[in-house]
Amino acid sequence: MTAIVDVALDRLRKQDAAVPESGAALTIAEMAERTGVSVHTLRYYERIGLLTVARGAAGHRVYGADDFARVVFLNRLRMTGMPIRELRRYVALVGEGEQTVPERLAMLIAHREAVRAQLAELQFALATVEFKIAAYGGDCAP
Amino acid sequence: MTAIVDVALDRLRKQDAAVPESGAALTIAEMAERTGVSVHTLRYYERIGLLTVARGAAGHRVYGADDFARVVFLNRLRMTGMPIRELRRYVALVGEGEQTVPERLAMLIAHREAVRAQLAELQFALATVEFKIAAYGGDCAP
DNA sequence: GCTTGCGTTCGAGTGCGCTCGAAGGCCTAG
DNA sequence: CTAGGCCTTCGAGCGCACTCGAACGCAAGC
Repeated sequence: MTAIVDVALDRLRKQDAAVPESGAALTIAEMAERTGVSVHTLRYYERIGLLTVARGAAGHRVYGADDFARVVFLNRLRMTGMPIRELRRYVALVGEGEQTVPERLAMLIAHREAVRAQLAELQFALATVEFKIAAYGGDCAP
Repeated sequence: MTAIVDVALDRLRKQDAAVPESGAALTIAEMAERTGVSVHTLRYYERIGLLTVARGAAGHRVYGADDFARVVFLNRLRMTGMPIRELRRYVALVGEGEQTVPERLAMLIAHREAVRAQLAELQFALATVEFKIAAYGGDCAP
């Protein structure tokens, strides 16, 4: 449990520290390293249409700063529980051009509400855990 | 997304309103109704050892107030992302008696930290979503 | 020239947490 | 007496999001 969260936090730290200068070209391994998203998952995301990545010399993927930004954004949405299905829809809308901005906005606003509700729920359940801890007499929080 | 959360919130409202008086006996259907946990899932939880339910006349499950409390508690832990595996461990400890209280406490405290981290992460990602909404110019929050 | 190491594709496998279907038992109402 | 409805068990199936294995390609270094 803690390990999972630590992985997520590590990822955030990495992403902050690893924004590539625009114009930079990254290999898949470098992207994995900088975004904290595995090589396997990067390829998977591409397969299902979340990413469209340019190819270089030997057919190898070449990621740009924009790809980095997208992966990080997708990752944030995933962190908040947006299902892959919706990510695909969002990306499809981006692909359709500026006229889909209102719909994208609507998606994000709906999602924001969902995340807020999720936060409320989590805080509520946390209270139950804290109550139980208190009931066991262990209120030795750091 | 929103639907999922609404389901969860409905469940919480239900659980609050549906605490049985102690001594009450509930059928599986009533438990499902009151806890918001499906009949299928209640049986599943029993199968994997999270619950031990008494049987009545025709071999039917008979749930008491304590079972209700446990289901609600398990449900809260699930809401915070505790995996089934750990629920089983916790329940096993409960079954072993009072001397396992320290270990249970340790589990809960570790879990509390995980939930707090999860909250922080969620808030962080929410900020990203809000930033994006602002970038799209849609700051028409309710 | 041959190993090392990175990359490629494709399809299949994994783990989780349910969710469901089939086949049948018991009880009550019409 | 029979139909409906709720219950039982068991094993299988599902949706999600990865995750991995197999088989192969290219390019640099010893």
